[in-house]
Amino acid sequence: MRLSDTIEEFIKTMMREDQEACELKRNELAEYFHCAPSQINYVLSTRFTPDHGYSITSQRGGGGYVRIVRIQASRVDRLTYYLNERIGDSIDEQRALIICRQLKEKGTISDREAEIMSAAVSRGALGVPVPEDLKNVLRARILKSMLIASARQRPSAQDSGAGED
Amino acid sequence: MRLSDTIEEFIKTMMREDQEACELKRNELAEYFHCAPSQINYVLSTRFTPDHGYSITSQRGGGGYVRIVRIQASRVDRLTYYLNERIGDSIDEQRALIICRQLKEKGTISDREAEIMSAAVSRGALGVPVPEDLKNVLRARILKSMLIASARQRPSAQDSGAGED
DNA sequence: CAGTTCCTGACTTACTTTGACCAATAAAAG
DNA sequence: CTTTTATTGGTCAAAGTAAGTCAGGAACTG
Repeated sequence: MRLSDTIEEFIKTMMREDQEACELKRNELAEYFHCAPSQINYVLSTRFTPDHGYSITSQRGGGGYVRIVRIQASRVDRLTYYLNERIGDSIDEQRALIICRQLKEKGTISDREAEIMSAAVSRGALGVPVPEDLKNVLRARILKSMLIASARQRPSAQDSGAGED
Repeated sequence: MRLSDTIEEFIKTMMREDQEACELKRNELAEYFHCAPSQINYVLSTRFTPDHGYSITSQRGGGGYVRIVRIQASRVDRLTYYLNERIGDSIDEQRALIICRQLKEKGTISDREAEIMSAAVSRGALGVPVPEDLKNVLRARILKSMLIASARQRPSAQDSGAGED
């Protein structure tokens, strides 16, 4: 297993104990995992971004820290946010896939639905001779279209109902 | 016996042990068989396609892997039929929507999944300035990609541990 | 020997890990 | 109170790791 994944797991375990936020010392954590401190930043910037539903604040100097806060939002807010802010008129494959994964983790869509949506916007599906820019426009349209469709359909595969609107 | 056949056998033996999926390191396997890494891709792309009842996912970079997932035998024939006979390289909106509806009626996919798939191949989603022919090629690719993804997942017997966060 | 299938290598893309240098803050010194 | 100095964390680019693609030559089949 990759170090980054291990660290991600570790942090998520910390979050689980303290439901909405957790604080860590970058250098301590790096030492604990025998890695460069910047590795922690890598993990944070690839797995704990706002796109992933987290917000980071930090403080340097003596007694510094990194605080990770989980962002909570109602279903409606989330949909609006996804549609307008995160997807917009164009989106690349990577971002689109992150959105699918995140919706799954939130329980908004099921595992299967996440796989289906990911498949629809994947490189594989759009591997057709059109310029990359246009592909990204297509991705945005397809993804938004699917999200709206799924929102219209209400109850997904038993969806936990955790912290909803 | 050709090398490809040997590698195919080897992978199938791995699959036999772990019934539904197996993971391998492309480079390791290539070294084990004293061949070019791309040979592994050749084997995968000629013998582990959806038509053969398999679906592949992979990850590059450090700690990368190739995962081979077996598609349930009971679904392979139907999937092959849909992929090759019903969809092919190009399909218009109407036919695509009919397929989604039929899959739903047969219980192969859920109502929500049908709506999502329909949305992905609808006129609305693909309303972008490209010739109609190309749109139909795109529809075919997207729809097939989604079908393969849905076949890969464990039976609709709802999604296990979506409990996450 | 024509057509297909097999195999390879050069090139490309994607993801991870590290290290050198930078910036902010608090504590200590002047 | 101002100036160091020590203590953190941040950034970014380069190196490392691993898989994908594709064109073309080799080997096999009929």
